[in-house]
Amino acid sequence: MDRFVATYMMNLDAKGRVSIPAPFRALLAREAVAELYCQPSPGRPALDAGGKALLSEIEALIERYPPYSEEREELAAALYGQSETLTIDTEGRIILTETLKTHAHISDAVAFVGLGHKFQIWEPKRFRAHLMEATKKVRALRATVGNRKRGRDLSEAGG
Amino acid sequence: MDRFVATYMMNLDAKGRVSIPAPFRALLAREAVAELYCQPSPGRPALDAGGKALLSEIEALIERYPPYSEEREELAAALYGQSETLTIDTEGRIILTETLKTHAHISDAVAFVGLGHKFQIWEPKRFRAHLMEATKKVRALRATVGNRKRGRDLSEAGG
DNA sequence: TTGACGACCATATGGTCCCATGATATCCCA
DNA sequence: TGGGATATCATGGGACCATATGGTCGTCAA
Repeated sequence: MDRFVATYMMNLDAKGRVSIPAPFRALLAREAVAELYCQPSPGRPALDAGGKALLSEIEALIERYPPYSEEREELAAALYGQSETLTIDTEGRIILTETLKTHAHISDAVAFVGLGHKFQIWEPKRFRAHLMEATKKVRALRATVGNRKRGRDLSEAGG
Repeated sequence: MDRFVATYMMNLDAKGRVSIPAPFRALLAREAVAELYCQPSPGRPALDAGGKALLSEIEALIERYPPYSEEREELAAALYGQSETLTIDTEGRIILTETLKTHAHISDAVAFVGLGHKFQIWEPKRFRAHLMEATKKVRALRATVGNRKRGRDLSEAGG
C-alpha cells in the first residue's frame, strides 16, 4: 500500500495520546519521518496530516509567490505557522496540541480518514455529517454528469 | 524537521529575556549559528528572524539591483541597516533591543511564528489579527485552486 | 561606583521513553 | 478444519529528562 486509505476510529487516552492507525504509520515510516506533519484544514473543522507529500504541497503553494511579498508571508504564516510537527512516540502515538484540537472540536475520540497522499483527522460526529454531505454531492454530481456533458462545478452540486 | 514550523507563545522575563522555542533552536544549531539574525519585518509590526537562510534571502533580494543603484542602497539600508544579531545565551534565550520591540509593539509576551526558512516574532494580539487575515486569503486561494483543478478531491467540494 | 549584560546555577512542569497488559488477528500444526 | 501458539496492535502508567523560566554572581564599561 502506498496511499492513505480507509477510515479508522481511535480514542485519546487520559494523557491525550492517540495511536496513529498502523497502516498509516507504516506509510509514514516508509517516508522515513519520525514526525507527523499536521495543520488545521482550511475551511473545515478537521486536521490535515501526513508526511513529506503534504509538506511539498504546501511548499509548492508558497513558492509561487516572490520572497518578502505580502502574499507569500501571509500564506506562510497561515500554512507553516499553524502547522505542527507532532512527534510520534515509540508506540506510534501522537499528542494533538490544544490549537489543533480546538479547530477540529476534538475531545476524546477521532476519525483518521485516508485521502491518498495525506489523511485527515476528524471529530467522529462531525465526520459522519461531513460524509453524508459529501455523499449527497457525489450523487448530485452523477446526476449532473448524466445530463450535461461535463460536471460543471462541484460546489454548485450540493448547495 | 528542517523548517521553522508552528507557532509558540513565549514570555519575556523581568530582565527582558525570551527563550527561543526548542525546535527553532535546534534548527539554528544545525546551521551552526550562535546568533540570531533579526530585523523589523518590512511593512508589518513584526520581526523577521532566522539564520543563514534568511541572510541568503536578503542577499538575493538586494542583488537583483545593480551595484550602487539608488534602489540597492536603500534596500540594503532598510534590510541590513536595521538588522541586529542577537546573541543566544547558554539557555537559548535572546534579548530584543528596544528598537526591535518598538517596531513590533512587544512588551512582555511574543509569538514565534515559523515561516519555513525563517520565523517571525509578533506581539500575540497583533499576530492573532494577522492570522485571521491570512486565513481568509488562504481560503480564497483554495477556492481558486479548486476551480482550476476541478473535482480533484470530492471531499473538498464544498470549500 | 553603578548599571547592564552574560555566564552559571536552580527548579517545576510537561513531554518522551520505556515497560506492561489485554485484545485481536494471523499462522501453524495436528 | 479447528484450536492453540504467536505476533501485532491499541492502550495504560511510571520514571526520567528536556525545557522554560527565575535568580545570583562576576565582569566590563560608562
